Amino acid sequence: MTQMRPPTGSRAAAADRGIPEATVARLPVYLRALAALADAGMRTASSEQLAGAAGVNSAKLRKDLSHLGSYGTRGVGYDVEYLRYQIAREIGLTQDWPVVIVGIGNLGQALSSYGGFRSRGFSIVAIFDADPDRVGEEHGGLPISPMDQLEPVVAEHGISIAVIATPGPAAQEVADRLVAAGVSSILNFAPAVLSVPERVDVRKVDLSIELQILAYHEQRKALSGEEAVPGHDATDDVAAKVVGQL
Amino acid sequence: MTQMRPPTGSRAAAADRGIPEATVARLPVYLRALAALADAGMRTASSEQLAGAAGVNSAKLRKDLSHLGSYGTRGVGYDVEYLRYQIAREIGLTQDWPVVIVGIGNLGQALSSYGGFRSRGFSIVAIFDADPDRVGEEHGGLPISPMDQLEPVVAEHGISIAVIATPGPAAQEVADRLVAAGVSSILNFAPAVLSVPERVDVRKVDLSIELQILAYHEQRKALSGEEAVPGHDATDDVAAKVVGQL
DNA sequence: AAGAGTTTGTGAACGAGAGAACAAAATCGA
DNA sequence: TCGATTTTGTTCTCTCGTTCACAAACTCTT
Repeated sequence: MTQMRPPTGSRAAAADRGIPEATVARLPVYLRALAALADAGMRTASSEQLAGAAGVNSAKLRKDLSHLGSYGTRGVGYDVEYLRYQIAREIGLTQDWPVVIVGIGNLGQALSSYGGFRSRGFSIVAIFDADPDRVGEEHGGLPISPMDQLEPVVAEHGISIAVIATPGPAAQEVADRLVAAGVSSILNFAPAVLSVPERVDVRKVDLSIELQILAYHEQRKALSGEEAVPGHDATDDVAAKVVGQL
Repeated sequence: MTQMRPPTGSRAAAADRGIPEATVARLPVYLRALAALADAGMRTASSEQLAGAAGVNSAKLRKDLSHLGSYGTRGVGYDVEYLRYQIAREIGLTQDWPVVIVGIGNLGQALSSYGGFRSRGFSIVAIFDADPDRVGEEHGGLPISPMDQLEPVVAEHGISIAVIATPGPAAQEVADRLVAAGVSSILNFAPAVLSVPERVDVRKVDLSIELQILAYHEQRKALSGEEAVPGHDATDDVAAKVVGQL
Protein backbone atom coordinates (compact mmCIF):
# COMPACT_ATOMS: atom_id res chain seq x y z
CA MET A 1 0.00 0.00 0.00
CA THR A 2 1.07 3.54 -0.59
CA GLN A 3 -0.42 6.71 0.71
CA MET A 4 0.46 9.82 -1.18
CA ARG A 5 -1.29 12.66 0.53
CA PRO A 6 -0.94 15.64 -1.75
CA PRO A 7 0.39 18.34 0.57
CA THR A 8 -2.67 20.40 1.27
CA GLY A 9 -1.00 23.72 1.63
CA SER A 10 -0.69 23.81 5.38
CA ARG A 11 2.98 23.82 6.21
CA ALA A 12 2.73 22.89 9.83
CA ALA A 13 4.79 19.74 9.97
CA ALA A 14 2.86 18.25 12.84
CA ALA A 15 -0.43 18.73 11.08
CA ASP A 16 0.98 17.33 7.88
CA ARG A 17 0.43 13.72 8.81
CA GLY A 18 2.20 12.35 5.76
CA ILE A 19 5.66 11.34 6.95
CA PRO A 20 8.02 10.04 4.25
CA GLU A 21 8.33 6.29 4.25
CA ALA A 22 12.10 6.43 4.62
CA THR A 23 11.67 8.52 7.73
CA VAL A 24 9.08 6.20 9.23
CA ALA A 25 11.51 3.32 8.83
CA ARG A 26 14.12 5.19 10.83
CA LEU A 27 11.93 6.41 13.68
CA PRO A 28 12.15 3.08 15.54
CA VAL A 29 15.93 3.30 15.27
CA TYR A 30 15.90 6.74 16.84
CA LEU A 31 13.66 5.42 19.55
CA ARG A 32 16.19 2.74 20.39
CA ALA A 33 19.03 5.25 20.33
CA LEU A 34 17.10 7.52 22.67
CA ALA A 35 16.52 4.64 25.04
CA ALA A 36 20.26 3.98 25.08
CA LEU A 37 21.04 7.63 25.76
CA ALA A 38 18.44 7.75 28.51
CA ASP A 39 19.96 4.66 30.12
CA ALA A 40 23.30 6.39 29.98
CA GLY A 41 21.79 9.18 32.03
CA MET A 42 21.57 11.84 29.35
CA ARG A 43 18.64 14.19 29.71
CA THR A 44 19.31 16.13 26.55
CA ALA A 45 21.02 15.28 23.28
CA SER A 46 22.12 17.15 20.19
CA SER A 47 21.28 15.93 16.73
CA GLU A 48 24.94 15.03 16.36
CA GLN A 49 24.93 12.81 19.43
CA LEU A 50 21.65 11.19 18.58
CA ALA A 51 22.69 10.61 15.01
CA GLY A 52 25.86 8.97 16.24
CA ALA A 53 23.92 6.60 18.47
CA ALA A 54 21.51 5.80 15.68
CA GLY A 55 24.15 5.33 13.03
CA VAL A 56 22.93 8.02 10.67
CA ASN A 57 24.00 11.43 9.45
CA SER A 58 22.92 14.33 11.65
CA ALA A 59 21.37 16.36 8.84
CA LYS A 60 19.18 13.41 7.96
CA LEU A 61 18.16 12.97 11.56
CA ARG A 62 17.18 16.61 11.90
CA LYS A 63 15.16 16.49 8.74
CA ASP A 64 13.45 13.31 9.89
CA LEU A 65 12.52 14.82 13.22
CA SER A 66 11.32 18.00 11.59
CA HIS A 67 8.59 15.96 9.92
CA LEU A 68 7.10 15.25 13.32
CA GLY A 69 7.15 18.84 14.38
CA SER A 70 9.57 21.26 15.94
CA TYR A 71 10.56 19.37 19.04
CA GLY A 72 14.13 20.54 19.51
CA THR A 73 15.60 23.68 21.03
CA ARG A 74 18.16 25.60 19.03
CA GLY A 75 21.44 25.95 20.81
CA VAL A 76 20.50 23.08 23.14
CA GLY A 77 19.30 19.97 21.38
CA TYR A 78 16.47 17.58 22.09
CA ASP A 79 15.03 16.61 25.44
CA VAL A 80 15.59 12.87 25.49
CA GLU A 81 12.48 11.76 27.35
CA TYR A 82 10.20 14.19 25.58
CA LEU A 83 11.41 13.25 22.13
CA ARG A 84 11.11 9.62 23.06
CA TYR A 85 7.49 10.11 23.95
CA GLN A 86 6.76 12.08 20.80
CA ILE A 87 8.26 9.49 18.51
CA ALA A 88 6.53 6.67 20.34
CA ARG A 89 3.25 8.50 19.98
CA GLU A 90 3.84 9.16 16.31
CA ILE A 91 4.58 5.51 15.58
CA GLY A 92 1.62 4.45 17.65
CA LEU A 93 3.48 2.74 20.46
CA THR A 94 1.62 4.56 23.18
CA GLN A 95 -1.13 2.06 22.63
CA ASP A 96 -0.90 -1.71 22.83
CA TRP A 97 -1.07 -3.77 19.66
CA PRO A 98 -2.37 -7.31 19.93
CA VAL A 99 -0.70 -9.62 17.42
CA VAL A 100 -1.08 -13.21 16.27
CA ILE A 101 1.60 -15.45 14.82
CA VAL A 102 0.72 -18.14 12.30
CA GLY A 103 3.14 -20.99 11.69
CA ILE A 104 5.19 -22.24 14.63
CA GLY A 105 8.21 -23.78 12.90
CA ASN A 106 11.69 -22.84 13.99
CA LEU A 107 11.23 -19.23 13.09
CA GLY A 108 7.74 -18.98 14.55
CA GLN A 109 9.03 -20.38 17.83
CA ALA A 110 11.83 -17.86 17.87
CA LEU A 111 9.37 -15.06 17.22
CA SER A 112 6.95 -16.16 19.89
CA SER A 113 9.69 -16.21 22.49
CA TYR A 114 11.25 -12.97 21.35
CA GLY A 115 11.05 -10.38 24.08
CA GLY A 116 11.59 -7.42 21.77
CA PHE A 117 7.94 -7.44 20.74
CA ARG A 118 6.30 -7.34 24.11
CA SER A 119 8.63 -4.65 25.37
CA ARG A 120 7.58 -2.35 22.58
CA GLY A 121 3.88 -2.50 23.01
CA PHE A 122 3.11 -5.57 20.95
CA SER A 123 1.51 -8.44 22.75
CA ILE A 124 1.20 -11.81 21.15
CA VAL A 125 -2.27 -13.02 21.98
CA ALA A 126 -2.28 -16.31 20.09
CA ILE A 127 -0.09 -18.59 17.99
CA PHE A 128 -1.40 -20.96 15.35
CA ASP A 129 -0.12 -23.98 13.52
CA ALA A 130 -1.65 -26.22 10.89
CA ASP A 131 -0.29 -29.42 12.45
CA PRO A 132 -3.02 -30.82 14.74
CA ASP A 133 -0.46 -32.89 16.66
CA ARG A 134 1.23 -29.74 17.88
CA VAL A 135 -1.88 -28.00 19.16
CA GLY A 136 -1.46 -27.31 22.86
CA GLU A 137 2.35 -27.19 22.79
CA GLU A 138 3.57 -24.14 24.66
CA HIS A 139 5.88 -21.52 23.22
CA GLY A 140 6.70 -18.26 24.89
CA GLY A 141 3.97 -18.93 27.44
CA LEU A 142 1.23 -19.47 24.88
CA PRO A 143 -0.33 -22.73 23.73
CA ILE A 144 -0.51 -23.42 20.00
CA SER A 145 -4.08 -22.97 18.83
CA PRO A 146 -5.67 -24.91 15.97
CA MET A 147 -6.16 -23.07 12.69
CA ASP A 148 -9.94 -23.11 12.97
CA GLN A 149 -9.63 -20.76 15.92
CA LEU A 150 -7.97 -18.13 13.75
CA GLU A 151 -11.07 -16.21 12.70
CA PRO A 152 -12.74 -16.14 16.12
CA VAL A 153 -9.55 -15.05 17.87
CA VAL A 154 -8.85 -12.30 15.36
CA ALA A 155 -12.39 -11.05 15.72
CA GLU A 156 -12.51 -11.27 19.50
CA HIS A 157 -9.28 -9.36 20.10
CA GLY A 158 -9.77 -6.95 17.24
CA ILE A 159 -6.43 -8.02 15.79
CA SER A 160 -5.17 -5.83 12.97
CA ILE A 161 -1.54 -7.00 12.80
CA ALA A 162 -0.48 -10.57 12.08
CA VAL A 163 2.80 -12.37 11.52
CA ILE A 164 3.09 -15.17 8.96
CA ALA A 165 5.90 -17.64 9.54
CA THR A 166 4.57 -20.63 7.62
CA PRO A 167 6.27 -22.46 4.76
CA GLY A 168 6.03 -20.58 1.48
CA PRO A 169 3.21 -22.57 -0.13
CA ALA A 170 0.87 -22.07 2.82
CA ALA A 171 1.38 -18.33 3.12
CA GLN A 172 -1.13 -17.08 0.59
CA GLU A 173 -4.02 -19.06 2.00
CA VAL A 174 -3.18 -17.93 5.50
CA ALA A 175 -2.99 -14.34 4.32
CA ASP A 176 -6.39 -14.65 2.67
CA ARG A 177 -7.94 -15.96 5.86
CA LEU A 178 -6.29 -13.28 7.98
CA VAL A 179 -7.48 -10.52 5.68
CA ALA A 180 -10.97 -11.92 5.53
CA ALA A 181 -11.00 -12.02 9.32
CA GLY A 182 -10.12 -8.33 9.51
CA VAL A 183 -6.33 -8.12 9.65
CA SER A 184 -4.93 -5.14 7.75
CA SER A 185 -1.19 -5.38 8.35
CA ILE A 186 0.94 -8.45 7.77
CA LEU A 187 4.55 -9.14 8.55
CA ASN A 188 5.52 -11.95 6.21
CA PHE A 189 8.48 -14.23 6.86
CA ALA A 190 7.39 -16.86 4.37
CA PRO A 191 9.32 -17.00 1.10
CA ALA A 192 6.34 -16.10 -1.04
CA VAL A 193 4.84 -13.08 -2.73
CA LEU A 194 1.52 -12.32 -1.08
CA SER A 195 -1.31 -10.80 -2.98
CA VAL A 196 -3.67 -8.82 -0.79
CA PRO A 197 -6.25 -6.05 -1.17
CA GLU A 198 -4.91 -2.53 -1.49
CA ARG A 199 -5.90 -1.48 2.00
CA VAL A 200 -3.69 -4.16 3.54
CA ASP A 201 -0.03 -3.43 4.30
CA VAL A 202 2.49 -6.18 3.88
CA ARG A 203 6.11 -6.08 4.94
CA LYS A 204 8.35 -8.92 3.96
CA VAL A 205 11.41 -10.19 5.75
CA ASP A 206 13.40 -12.74 3.82
CA LEU A 207 16.46 -14.20 5.45
CA SER A 208 17.95 -15.86 2.41
CA ILE A 209 17.50 -12.77 0.27
CA GLU A 210 19.58 -10.74 2.70
CA LEU A 211 22.38 -13.26 2.45
CA GLN A 212 22.18 -13.22 -1.34
CA ILE A 213 22.56 -9.47 -1.40
CA LEU A 214 25.66 -9.77 0.75
CA ALA A 215 26.97 -12.50 -1.54
CA TYR A 216 26.64 -10.22 -4.55
CA HIS A 217 28.73 -7.51 -2.94
CA GLU A 218 31.18 -10.04 -1.62
CA GLN A 219 31.64 -11.44 -5.08
CA ARG A 220 32.25 -7.99 -6.48
CA LYS A 221 34.89 -7.28 -3.89
CA ALA A 222 36.65 -10.51 -4.79
CA LEU A 223 36.35 -9.86 -8.50
CA SER A 224 37.50 -6.28 -8.47
CA GLY A 225 40.66 -7.42 -6.74
CA GLU A 226 41.68 -10.14 -9.13
CA GLU A 227 40.25 -9.01 -12.43
CA ALA A 228 42.25 -6.53 -14.47
CA VAL A 229 41.44 -7.49 -18.06
CA PRO A 230 37.81 -6.97 -19.04
CA GLY A 231 36.19 -8.76 -21.92
CA HIS A 232 36.58 -12.43 -21.12
CA ASP A 233 33.10 -12.41 -19.70
CA ALA A 234 31.76 -11.56 -23.11
CA THR A 235 32.72 -14.83 -24.73
CA ASP A 236 31.60 -16.58 -21.60
CA ASP A 237 28.20 -14.99 -21.92
CA VAL A 238 27.81 -15.82 -25.56
CA ALA A 239 28.73 -19.44 -24.99
CA ALA A 240 26.36 -19.74 -22.07
CA LYS A 241 23.56 -18.12 -24.04
CA VAL A 242 23.90 -20.58 -26.87
CA VAL A 243 23.91 -23.50 -24.46
CA GLY A 244 20.95 -22.13 -22.57
CA GLN A 245 18.90 -21.74 -25.68
CA LEU A 246 19.40 -25.25 -27.00
CA MET B 1 27.14 10.18 -13.08
CA THR B 2 29.16 8.22 -15.62
CA GLN B 3 26.31 6.46 -17.32
CA MET B 4 27.85 7.04 -20.76
CA ARG B 5 27.03 4.43 -23.31
CA PRO B 6 30.31 3.01 -24.60
CA PRO B 7 29.20 2.14 -28.13
CA THR B 8 31.74 -0.65 -28.21
CA GLY B 9 29.35 -3.12 -29.73
CA SER B 10 28.79 -6.44 -27.99
CA ARG B 11 27.35 -6.25 -24.51
CA ALA B 12 27.45 -2.81 -23.07
CA ALA B 13 25.34 -3.52 -20.02
CA ALA B 14 27.09 -6.72 -19.00
CA ALA B 15 30.42 -4.95 -18.92
CA ASP B 16 28.93 -2.25 -16.76
CA ARG B 17 29.47 -4.12 -13.50
CA GLY B 18 27.79 -1.49 -11.38
CA ILE B 19 24.25 -2.71 -10.81
CA PRO B 20 21.99 -0.31 -8.88
CA GLU B 21 21.48 -1.34 -5.29
CA ALA B 22 17.71 -1.41 -5.63
CA THR B 23 18.05 -3.83 -8.52
CA VAL B 24 20.44 -6.09 -6.62
CA ALA B 25 17.90 -6.36 -3.84
CA ARG B 26 15.28 -7.60 -6.29
CA LEU B 27 17.36 -10.13 -8.19
CA PRO B 28 16.88 -12.82 -5.53
CA VAL B 29 13.15 -12.26 -5.80
CA TYR B 30 13.27 -12.80 -9.52
CA LEU B 31 15.30 -15.92 -8.95
CA ARG B 32 12.61 -17.32 -6.72
CA ALA B 33 9.90 -16.36 -9.20
CA LEU B 34 11.82 -18.09 -11.98
CA ALA B 35 12.14 -21.22 -9.87
CA ALA B 36 8.38 -21.22 -9.35
CA LEU B 37 7.74 -20.80 -13.08
CA ALA B 38 10.20 -23.57 -13.90
CA ASP B 39 8.47 -25.87 -11.43
CA ALA B 40 5.21 -25.06 -13.15
CA GLY B 41 6.74 -26.34 -16.37
CA MET B 42 7.22 -23.03 -18.16
CA ARG B 43 10.23 -22.90 -20.42
CA THR B 44 9.81 -19.27 -21.39
CA ALA B 45 8.24 -16.27 -19.68
CA SER B 46 7.37 -12.72 -20.65
CA SER B 47 8.33 -9.78 -18.47
CA GLU B 48 4.67 -9.48 -17.61
CA GLN B 49 4.41 -13.04 -16.34
CA LEU B 50 7.66 -12.86 -14.47
CA ALA B 51 6.78 -9.54 -12.93
CA GLY B 52 3.49 -11.01 -11.80
CA ALA B 53 5.20 -13.92 -10.11
CA ALA B 54 7.70 -11.61 -8.47
CA GLY B 55 5.17 -9.04 -7.35
CA VAL B 56 6.61 -6.08 -9.22
CA ASN B 57 5.76 -3.89 -12.17
CA SER B 58 6.89 -5.26 -15.54
CA ALA B 59 8.70 -2.10 -16.65
CA LYS B 60 10.79 -2.22 -13.52
CA LEU B 61 11.59 -5.85 -14.08
CA ARG B 62 12.71 -5.22 -17.63
CA LYS B 63 14.92 -2.35 -16.59
CA ASP B 64 16.40 -4.42 -13.80
CA LEU B 65 17.22 -7.27 -16.14
CA SER B 66 18.64 -4.88 -18.71
CA HIS B 67 21.34 -4.04 -16.20
CA LEU B 68 22.62 -7.59 -16.43
CA GLY B 69 22.67 -7.60 -20.19
CA SER B 70 20.29 -8.27 -23.02
CA TYR B 71 19.07 -11.70 -22.12
CA GLY B 72 15.54 -11.63 -23.48
CA THR B 73 14.12 -12.08 -26.95
CA ARG B 74 11.70 -9.49 -28.30
CA GLY B 75 8.39 -10.92 -29.22
CA VAL B 76 9.10 -14.00 -27.11
CA GLY B 77 10.25 -13.23 -23.60
CA TYR B 78 12.95 -14.76 -21.42
CA ASP B 79 14.19 -18.33 -21.41
CA VAL B 80 13.46 -19.39 -17.84
CA GLU B 81 16.41 -21.68 -17.23
CA TYR B 82 18.85 -19.47 -18.99
CA LEU B 83 17.81 -16.33 -17.13
CA ARG B 84 17.89 -18.26 -13.89
CA TYR B 85 21.48 -19.19 -14.51
CA GLN B 86 22.47 -15.66 -15.48
CA ILE B 87 20.95 -14.11 -12.39
CA ALA B 88 22.45 -16.77 -10.15
CA ARG B 89 25.83 -16.12 -11.69
CA GLU B 90 25.46 -12.38 -11.30
CA ILE B 91 24.57 -12.65 -7.63
CA GLY B 92 27.36 -15.11 -7.07
CA LEU B 93 25.27 -18.17 -6.29
CA THR B 94 27.11 -20.39 -8.71
CA GLN B 95 29.74 -20.73 -6.04
CA ASP B 96 29.31 -21.94 -2.50
CA TRP B 97 29.51 -19.49 0.39
CA PRO B 98 30.59 -20.79 3.77
CA VAL B 99 28.90 -18.94 6.62
CA VAL B 100 29.15 -18.88 10.39
CA ILE B 101 26.41 -17.96 12.86
CA VAL B 102 27.25 -16.36 16.18
CA GLY B 103 24.68 -16.43 18.96
CA ILE B 104 22.45 -19.48 19.25
CA GLY B 105 19.47 -18.10 21.10
CA ASN B 106 15.98 -18.70 19.77
CA LEU B 107 16.68 -16.84 16.57
CA GLY B 108 20.10 -18.36 16.04
CA GLN B 109 18.61 -21.82 16.43
CA ALA B 110 15.96 -21.01 13.88
CA LEU B 111 18.57 -19.72 11.47
CA SER B 112 20.83 -22.72 11.87
CA SER B 113 17.98 -25.09 11.08
CA TYR B 114 16.63 -22.99 8.23
CA GLY B 115 16.88 -24.90 4.97
CA GLY B 116 16.61 -21.84 2.76
CA PHE B 117 20.28 -21.05 3.22
CA ARG B 118 21.79 -24.35 2.24
CA SER B 119 19.53 -24.68 -0.79
CA ARG B 120 20.84 -21.38 -2.14
CA GLY B 121 24.51 -22.04 -1.98
CA PHE B 122 25.17 -20.99 1.58
CA SER B 123 26.56 -23.62 3.88
CA ILE B 124 26.75 -23.04 7.57
CA VAL B 125 30.11 -24.36 8.65
CA ALA B 126 29.99 -23.47 12.32
CA ILE B 127 27.80 -21.98 15.03
CA PHE B 128 29.08 -20.19 18.10
CA ASP B 129 27.72 -19.21 21.46
CA ALA B 130 29.22 -17.42 24.43
CA ASP B 131 27.63 -19.72 26.99
CA PRO B 132 30.17 -22.47 27.82
CA ASP B 133 27.41 -24.74 29.12
CA ARG B 134 25.86 -24.93 25.70
CA VAL B 135 28.99 -25.84 23.78
CA GLY B 136 28.47 -29.14 22.05
CA GLU B 137 24.68 -28.86 21.82
CA GLU B 138 23.56 -29.73 18.31
CA HIS B 139 21.46 -27.47 16.10
CA GLY B 140 20.77 -28.13 12.46
CA GLY B 141 23.33 -30.90 12.50
CA LEU B 142 26.14 -28.75 13.88
CA PRO B 143 27.55 -28.65 17.38
CA ILE B 144 27.85 -25.28 19.11
CA SER B 145 31.50 -24.22 19.16
CA PRO B 146 33.09 -22.12 21.90
CA MET B 147 33.84 -18.50 21.08
CA ASP B 148 37.59 -18.98 21.20
CA GLN B 149 37.28 -21.13 18.09
CA LEU B 150 35.87 -18.22 16.12
CA GLU B 151 39.10 -16.84 14.69
CA PRO B 152 40.64 -20.20 13.72
CA VAL B 153 37.43 -21.40 12.06
CA VAL B 154 36.98 -18.18 10.10
CA ALA B 155 40.58 -18.36 8.95
CA GLU B 156 40.53 -22.03 8.09
CA HIS B 157 37.39 -21.91 5.97
CA GLY B 158 38.13 -18.53 4.47
CA ILE B 159 34.79 -17.24 5.77
CA SER B 160 33.77 -13.87 4.41
CA ILE B 161 30.09 -13.83 5.45
CA ALA B 162 28.86 -14.08 9.03
CA VAL B 163 25.52 -13.87 10.79
CA ILE B 164 25.19 -12.20 14.19
CA ALA B 165 22.21 -13.28 16.27
CA THR B 166 23.45 -12.35 19.73
CA PRO B 167 21.77 -10.05 22.24
CA GLY B 168 22.26 -6.39 21.39
CA PRO B 169 25.02 -5.56 23.87
CA ALA B 170 27.28 -8.37 22.65
CA ALA B 171 26.95 -7.58 18.96
CA GLN B 172 29.65 -4.93 18.59
CA GLU B 173 32.36 -7.01 20.19
CA VAL B 174 31.43 -10.01 18.07
CA ALA B 175 31.49 -7.85 14.96
CA ASP B 176 34.93 -6.54 15.87
CA ARG B 177 36.27 -10.04 16.27
CA LEU B 178 34.70 -11.23 13.04
CA VAL B 179 36.11 -8.32 11.09
CA ALA B 180 39.55 -8.76 12.62
CA ALA B 181 39.42 -12.41 11.65
CA GLY B 182 38.73 -11.52 8.03
CA VAL B 183 34.95 -11.38 7.62
CA SER B 184 33.80 -8.66 5.25
CA SER B 185 30.01 -9.09 5.15
CA ILE B 186 27.75 -9.27 8.16
CA LEU B 187 24.06 -10.01 8.47
CA ASN B 188 23.04 -8.50 11.78
CA PHE B 189 19.94 -9.61 13.66
CA ALA B 190 20.98 -8.03 16.92
CA PRO B 191 19.18 -4.82 17.93
CA ALA B 192 22.30 -2.69 17.83
CA VAL B 193 24.03 -0.29 15.48
CA LEU B 194 27.31 -1.85 14.40
CA SER B 195 30.31 0.26 13.58
CA VAL B 196 32.68 -1.43 11.16
CA PRO B 197 35.42 -0.42 8.72
CA GLU B 198 34.28 0.94 5.39
CA ARG B 199 35.17 -2.17 3.41
CA VAL B 200 32.77 -4.28 5.47
CA ASP B 201 29.13 -4.62 4.39
CA VAL B 202 26.49 -4.82 7.06
CA ARG B 203 22.85 -5.62 6.50
CA LYS B 204 20.47 -5.34 9.40
CA VAL B 205 17.28 -7.25 10.00
CA ASP B 206 15.25 -6.04 12.90
CA LEU B 207 12.06 -7.83 13.73
CA SER B 208 10.58 -5.31 16.12
CA ILE B 209 11.30 -2.41 13.78
CA GLU B 210 9.26 -4.07 11.07
CA LEU B 211 6.32 -4.37 13.43
CA GLN B 212 6.68 -0.76 14.47
CA ILE B 213 6.51 0.37 10.88
CA LEU B 214 3.32 -1.61 10.43
CA ALA B 215 1.95 -0.09 13.62
CA TYR B 216 2.54 3.40 12.30
CA HIS B 217 0.56 2.74 9.15
CA GLU B 218 -2.08 0.89 11.11
CA GLN B 219 -2.50 3.85 13.40
CA ARG B 220 -2.83 6.18 10.44
CA LYS B 221 -5.56 4.03 8.93
CA ALA B 222 -7.45 4.10 12.20
CA LEU B 223 -6.95 7.83 12.61
CA SER B 224 -7.89 8.84 9.11
CA GLY B 225 -11.17 7.02 9.57
CA GLU B 226 -12.26 8.67 12.80
CA GLU B 227 -10.56 12.05 12.71
CA ALA B 228 -11.99 14.78 10.55
CA VAL B 229 -10.95 17.91 12.38
CA PRO B 230 -7.23 18.63 12.40
CA GLY B 231 -5.60 20.89 14.92
CA HIS B 232 -6.47 19.42 18.28
CA ASP B 233 -3.14 17.64 18.16
CA ALA B 234 -1.42 20.95 18.14
CA THR B 235 -2.62 21.98 21.57
CA ASP B 236 -1.94 18.46 22.71
CA ASP B 237 1.61 18.87 21.55
CA VAL B 238 2.13 22.17 23.26
CA ALA B 239 0.82 20.82 26.54
CA ALA B 240 3.00 17.75 26.27
CA LYS B 241 6.02 19.83 25.41
CA VAL B 242 5.64 21.96 28.48
CA VAL B 243 5.25 18.90 30.65
CA GLY B 244 8.19 17.21 29.04
CA GLN B 245 10.46 20.14 29.61
CA LEU B 246 9.77 20.49 33.29
C1' DA C 1 7.63 -12.82 -48.36
C1' DA C 2 5.10 -9.53 -46.16
C1' DG C 3 2.07 -7.87 -42.78
C1' DA C 4 0.08 -8.46 -38.18
C1' DG C 5 0.98 -9.16 -33.57
C1' DT C 6 4.20 -9.52 -29.40
C1' DT C 7 7.44 -8.19 -26.30
C1' DT C 8 11.91 -6.33 -25.16
C1' DG C 9 15.14 -2.56 -24.15
C1' DT C 10 15.63 2.19 -23.27
C1' DG C 11 15.07 7.37 -23.48
C1' DA C 12 12.75 10.79 -21.01
C1' DA C 13 9.87 12.67 -17.41
C1' DC C 14 8.93 12.49 -12.76
C1' DG C 15 9.35 11.85 -7.81
C1' DA C 16 11.67 10.74 -3.52
C1' DG C 17 15.55 10.84 -0.64
C1' DA C 18 20.38 12.33 0.88
C1' DG C 19 23.55 15.73 2.06
C1' DA C 20 25.56 20.45 2.19
C1' DA C 21 24.99 24.76 3.74
C1' DC C 22 23.01 28.46 6.13
C1' DA C 23 19.63 31.64 8.46
C1' DA C 24 17.00 31.70 12.64
C1' DA C 25 16.59 30.95 17.45
C1' DA C 26 18.14 29.78 21.65
C1' DT C 27 21.89 29.96 25.57
C1' DC C 28 25.79 31.87 27.96
C1' DG C 29 29.23 35.08 29.61
C1' DA C 30 30.59 39.59 30.57
C1' DT D 1 22.06 44.35 27.31
C1' DC D 2 25.03 42.72 23.72
C1' DG D 3 27.89 39.79 21.29
C1' DA D 4 29.74 35.13 20.80
C1' DT D 5 28.48 30.45 20.45
C1' DT D 6 25.75 26.53 19.75
C1' DT D 7 22.44 23.91 17.37
C1' DT D 8 18.08 23.45 15.09
C1' DG D 9 14.96 23.71 11.03
C1' DT D 10 14.85 24.41 6.26
C1' DT D 11 16.18 25.40 1.53
C1' DC D 12 18.69 23.94 -2.45
C1' DT D 13 20.96 20.80 -5.21
C1' DC D 14 22.14 16.38 -6.70
C1' DT D 15 21.59 11.56 -7.14
C1' DC D 16 18.97 7.53 -7.39
C1' DG D 17 14.88 4.99 -8.49
C1' DT D 18 10.28 4.44 -10.71
C1' DT D 19 7.12 4.74 -14.39
C1' DC D 20 5.60 5.79 -18.99
C1' DA D 21 5.72 5.24 -23.65
C1' DC D 22 7.56 3.74 -27.90
C1' DA D 23 10.88 2.23 -31.53
C1' DA D 24 13.28 -1.91 -32.53
C1' DA D 25 13.39 -6.69 -32.98
C1' DC D 26 11.49 -10.89 -33.06
C1' DT D 27 7.65 -14.67 -34.34
C1' DC D 28 3.72 -16.37 -36.68
C1' DT D 29 0.28 -16.67 -40.14
C1' DT D 30 -1.17 -16.45 -44.57
